[in-house]
Parts: sequence; C-alpha cells; structure tokens
Amino acid sequence: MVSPVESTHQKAVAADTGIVHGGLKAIVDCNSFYCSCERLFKPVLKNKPVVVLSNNDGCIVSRSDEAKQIGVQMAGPYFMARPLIEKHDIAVFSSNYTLYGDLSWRVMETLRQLCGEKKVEVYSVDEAFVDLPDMPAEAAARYGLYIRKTVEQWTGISVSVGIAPTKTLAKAANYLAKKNKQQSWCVTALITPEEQQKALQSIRVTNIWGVGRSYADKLINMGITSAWDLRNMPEQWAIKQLGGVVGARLIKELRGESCMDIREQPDSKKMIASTRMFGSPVNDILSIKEAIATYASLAAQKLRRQRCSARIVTIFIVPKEDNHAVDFRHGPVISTSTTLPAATSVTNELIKPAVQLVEKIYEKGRFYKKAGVMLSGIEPDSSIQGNLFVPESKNKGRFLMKMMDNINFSMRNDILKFAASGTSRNWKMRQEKRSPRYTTRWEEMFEVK
DNA sequence: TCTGGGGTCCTAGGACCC
DNA sequence: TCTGGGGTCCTAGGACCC
Repeated sequence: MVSPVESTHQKAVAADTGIVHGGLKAIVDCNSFYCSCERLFKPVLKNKPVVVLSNNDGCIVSRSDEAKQIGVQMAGPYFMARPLIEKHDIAVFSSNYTLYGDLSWRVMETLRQLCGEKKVEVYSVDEAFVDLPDMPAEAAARYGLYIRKTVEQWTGISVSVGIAPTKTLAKAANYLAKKNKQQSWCVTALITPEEQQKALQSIRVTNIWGVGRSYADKLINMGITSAWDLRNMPEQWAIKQLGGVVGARLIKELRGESCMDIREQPDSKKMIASTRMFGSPVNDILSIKEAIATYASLAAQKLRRQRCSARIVTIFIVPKEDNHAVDFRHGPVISTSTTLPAATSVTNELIKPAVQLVEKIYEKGRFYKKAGVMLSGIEPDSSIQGNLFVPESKNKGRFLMKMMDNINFSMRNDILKFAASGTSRNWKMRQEKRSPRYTTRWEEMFEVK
C-alpha cells in the first residue's frame, strides 16, 4: 500500500517536462541586512565585525558574519554583549530605519524586474518570496544563483536564496544556504524527495519556520528533534498539539504540499500599532499621557498613509519588572480599549480617547517601561458613509492632516507635533549611534572624496 | 542602569439572540 | 413556569514571524 505521503512525492516531478507539480517557490533573504546597509557606506568596515542595535539601543538585531564568529548573540541585550564588543573593537550602530527602508526598496525592485512584477511577495524588510511556477527542477539552482548575483551587482546587498515546492521548505533551503555559505554560494534548492529528506534530517526542529520557542520545547520533550521527525508526524496529532490548522499546514508544507500561496499585494493592515520602550522607566501619569499621545499620532499617520480610518483604539502599558534571568521574558501587558462612534484618521480624534484611557489602567507609584497605541476596526476611507451631520470642521481636519504628513515626510519625522505630545520627553528613546540617512536626506548624503 | 517594534492568525469562552 | 441548541459577535490570550 502506498501512503499518501509517498504518493504526493511520486507525483512531485513530472518526468517529461521537468516542471515540478504545483511550481516552485523561492525565498530571497538579505544577509545580515542592517549590517550590510551600514557597510555599504563605510567600505572600511568590509570584512570587519559589525552589529546594529534595536531602538533604544536595547538589543542586538543584526550581526555581520565576523561578529557572529566572535560569539555575539542575536537578540541579546547590548549591555551584556558590551565587554565582548569592546574587546574585539566591533563597530556598533543604532538602527537607522530610513536608510534600511530605502535599500530594501531597491532590493525588492530588482527582484520585480528580474522575476516579474506580480511574482514577488515582500515578506519583511529583508526578505521576499518569489513565485516560480514554470521553473524546471534542474534549472532552479542556476536561477537562484542568477538572482543572487544580479541583486548584489545592482544594489550592493548580498542575499541568500532557498528554492523548493513550498514556502516552508524554501525557508529550510535558505537556512542551509546561509549555514554553509562556502559550499552553497548562498543558494540551495530542495526539489527531489531525496534532497528534502537529507536536508530535513540535518535541521533541528527548532530552526523550522513556524516552530517557535514554546513549540520547540514541547517537541523536544516528546522526542521530536529533527525537522524530519516532525514531517513524519500525523496531521491529526499536529492539530491537537501545534495550534490546530496552523500545525497541520506546517506538516503538509514540510511534506512538499503547498498550503501557502505567494501573495503579490499584501492586504491592507488590520491593525496598526505604535509602541516604544521608554528611554528610562517612568512613573508619572503625565509622561505616560505624553507618550501615548505621541504614539497615537504616529499610528494615525500610518493609518492615513494606508488611506484608512479606525474605530477601535487600544492602549497598553508594561510595568517594569526586575528580571535579569537568562531566559528573559517580557512581563504582563496591561491594556484597555474603546470603540469610537465612527471611524476616523484625524490625529486629535484619536489622541483624545487614547489619553483618556490612560486613567483607567495607570496605577500610581508603579514604574512602567513601555507603552503603546493600537488602532483596529480599520476601514478604507472610500467605504466610510458620508454623513450629513458631520460638521464642516471635519474636512478641515483632513486637510490639516495631509499637510502635516507632507511636512513630516520631507523634514524631520517629528518636527511638527501636537501639544499633547509634550516637549520635555524624558521618556524618549535613546539612539546614540545612528548613522546618517545617506540615501534620503540631502544634508546627510554620502560624499565621494 | 541597561532585554525592540512591529505585525498575523487562531482558539476559547462569554454574551446575546431567536 | 419551563429553558435547548445554534449562530454571531466580541474579547482575551497564546502562538508565531522578522
């Protein structure tokens, strides 16, 4: 008897055409993206260890290969890695999202030109899935190499490419490509069942896309240690143990049965958030209200950029805890929300309810380390019913918003702000080591000498 | 002293309605 | 006075991703 798994595999490659049933998918992932961006404008740093910090200079979010080799941990707190960083004279940068955003756009444009406008799904700032429906199996690896070379020539950013019949297997391929850069030339294809088996047997279950910390612990406790072990578990088991339909999909994808398509146009956001850690913990309600007002106006900007309005305003604050444990986890989040009578994207109409909510959850005497605003119940502006009774001033409000957005875009991000955001900002984040925005600000442009 | 800032999807459970 | 079962909507929370 042939099991369903085997029969899927037998159908996988049609012998006459060499075209994989269901097509192939690639994931293109920039290598140490933020570090690569920083290095692009400081050629002195080529082959030197570099790290980039998160907002607030809190964690390490990107490491060059050299920094990895020295032993700097990903997502580790900066203050803990600092001795090592100083000892080895590693270059350190605060994150500069304006610069990374611009270079990201260039990489994505390159992919669209190479592979077709509609074949590219931008998955994150440094990753994209590419649909390769007609790619013959034997041409896949060569094509991956072509992508890699072209992107590097056109943008200066090096990428790794994984190719396989499903997104999850493509991610696994990419993981191996990055792991053995020397042999793989940053490209790996997993097309045949044999290739897939060998690859999955070599990957620990922890490193599979879709398996996070808590599932990893659970799986290892059950004796499921390799990706191959996981692939061979029954779907019913996955439904019970790994979050229902999500788990079942994961198993199918590992077997080569594609459950996730490439989506060229991402849906508009269902939720928009703006949140930050404070530069230092805060205990007075006034500072928290200032922060909330600032985040509300940031979120409102994002909302308008998407040409949408929101009906639900949620705010949250996170109390500071004293936890220096090795496996640090964030403490509880205290949140509350309110539903507005009508959706809006006008900043002051969102600030006001947001700030009022602070009273509901703030506890006097307690210190907080983080706060945020989330907007949901999002509707496109075009679908909002005109209301005869909406006063004229509302249109004025919209006009003002548009002006503010334009000014903020071309000048400094926060040059115009509402009075409620305050002016002292002792809660503002630290960002001491930011590089210039070489590609988007005239006054910070890279000079060729 | 010091541990990011976004997002998505799914499930469970309660309220409410007929 | 009795009170089933199904549907829908909402919220909270947990898991994941980069």
